[in-house]
Amino acid sequence: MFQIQDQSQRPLTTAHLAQTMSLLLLSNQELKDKVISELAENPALELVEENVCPQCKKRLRQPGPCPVCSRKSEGDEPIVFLSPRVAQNTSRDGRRHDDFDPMDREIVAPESLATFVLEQLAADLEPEDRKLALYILASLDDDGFLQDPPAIIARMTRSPITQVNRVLHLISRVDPLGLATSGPQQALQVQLELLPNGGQKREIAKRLLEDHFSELGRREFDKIAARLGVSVNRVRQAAEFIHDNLNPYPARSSWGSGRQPQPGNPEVYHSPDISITHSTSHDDDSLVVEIFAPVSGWLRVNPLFKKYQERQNGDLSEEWKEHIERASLFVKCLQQRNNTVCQVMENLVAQQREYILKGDRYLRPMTRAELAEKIGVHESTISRAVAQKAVAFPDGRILPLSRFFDRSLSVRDRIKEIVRNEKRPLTDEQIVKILRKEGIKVARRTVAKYRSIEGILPARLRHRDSKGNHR
DNA sequence: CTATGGCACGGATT
DNA sequence: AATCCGTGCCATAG
Repeated sequence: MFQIQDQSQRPLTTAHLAQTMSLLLLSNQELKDKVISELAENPALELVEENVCPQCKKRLRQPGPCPVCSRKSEGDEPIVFLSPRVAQNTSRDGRRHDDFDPMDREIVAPESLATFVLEQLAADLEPEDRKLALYILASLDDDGFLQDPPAIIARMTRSPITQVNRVLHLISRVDPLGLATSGPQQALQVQLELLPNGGQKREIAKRLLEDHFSELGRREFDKIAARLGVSVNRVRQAAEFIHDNLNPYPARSSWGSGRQPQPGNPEVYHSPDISITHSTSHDDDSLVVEIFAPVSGWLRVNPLFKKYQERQNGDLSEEWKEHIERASLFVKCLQQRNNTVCQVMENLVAQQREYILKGDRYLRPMTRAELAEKIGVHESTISRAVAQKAVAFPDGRILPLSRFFDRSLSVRDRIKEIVRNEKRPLTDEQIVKILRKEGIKVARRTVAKYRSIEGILPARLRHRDSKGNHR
C-alpha cells in the first residue's frame, strides 16, 4: 500500500512510481549523472545554480518552502531544493530542530588537483600531450575518475587513441595513484600493481580486485573464498591488505571533502551519501543528519515553458508537452526520493541512537519490513532506499546503510569483546554458555561462523599470548 | 575424544 | 522468486 504525498494534487501515474523507485535505488554519484543527463536532454528542466529562491530572489539556506515569500513553488509547479547538504537535526527525544543551518558547515573548496598533477608530469609530457592531459584532468569527476572511456576522449580531442592511452597511463601513475581511472576497481588495481611488495596476500588481493570486486565491496568473504578455493581467513587478510595500503578514491586521499581511509576504519569503499555528526551549534547531544544531494541549486520546470503553455491555452506541440510533463515528473520523483530518504533516516536515528553513539554492540535488530510499516511504504521501497548507499558516522567510519539491518552485528561485537578479555582461549562452546547467560541464545556452530567473519582464530591457535593480550 | 570447519537444509528476509 | 542466515550433522585434525 502506497501512501504518497502528491504536492500538486495530480493523479499518480505508473511512470511516477516507476521512476521514483529507480531514483531511490541510485547512490548520489549515480543520481548526479542522472540529473545532469536529464538536464541535458530536456530543455524544460532548469537548474538554478544559486541557492536563491526563484521567486523572491532571496538567498536561501533551508530546504522546503521559501521563508521569505513562504511559497513552495511558482504556480503549483514543484521545485526541489538541492542543497549540497540537506540537513535535519534530531535530538534525543527524536524531535527535530529546524533552526539548524546547513550552510554553517560548508566544505572548503579543494585546491586545484590539476596543477598539482601537471607539475609532476611536466618532464614526461611531450608538448602535444600537454593539451590532452589538461583536457583529461578537466573532465575528471569529484572522485578523480574518468567517466568517458578513452575512445570518447580520443574522438573529442581528435587525438589517436594510443596517445590517449599513453597519457592516461602517465597520469594514473603520479602522486594520487590511480587518478583518471574509470572507477575504484581500476584505481585499486593500478595502485596494487605499483606496490613494491606484498607477497602472497598480494596475489589474492589481485584476484579479488579483478574477479570479485563487487563481492569484496559487500564483504562477502566466505562467498569469495568458496569460489577461489582459499580459506576465508586468507581472503579476509587480503581484503585488509587492500584497505590498509590502497585507496579506492585517489582524489580524496590528498584533498577534497572525503575522509582518508584510516587504519582501524575498515570499509571505506564508498563516499558517503549521508552523514551523521554531533551537533556543533547546539551544545546538547543531538545528532545532525545530513543527506547529501548530488548537485546544488534549485531544480524546477523552466517558468518560461510554463508561461508559454498558459499563453497557448495548453495548445502546444507534442514535443513541448512531452518535455514539460517529463520535467515535472522528474522533479516530483526527486522530491519523493528525498522525502523517503529523510523519513528513513529520521526513524533510524531515533531508533538506533545508542548504536550510532556507542558502537556496534547497541544495534537493535530491526528488519526493513518493520521500518517500512512504520513509515507506511512498501518494504521494497526501503530495500531500494537502503541499497547502494553509504553513511558516515560521527566517529568517522563510513559504512553501508544496510548495516543498520545487520541482525547479528551486536552479537558479533560481544564475541569480539569476550575474546579480547579472555584470560585463556575459550572454545566456541564456552562462548555459547557466556552468551546464554546474557540472554543471547545462539548455536555453537553460529559462534564459529561469527568468529570467522570477524577474523578471530580458533581457540586452539589463539594460544597463550603471555598476559592474555592478543595483538 | 574434543574442537572446528564444510556442506547443506529450512525458514526468514528482501 | 531469489537470497541470506542460523543451525544440525558429519568428517577431520589435533
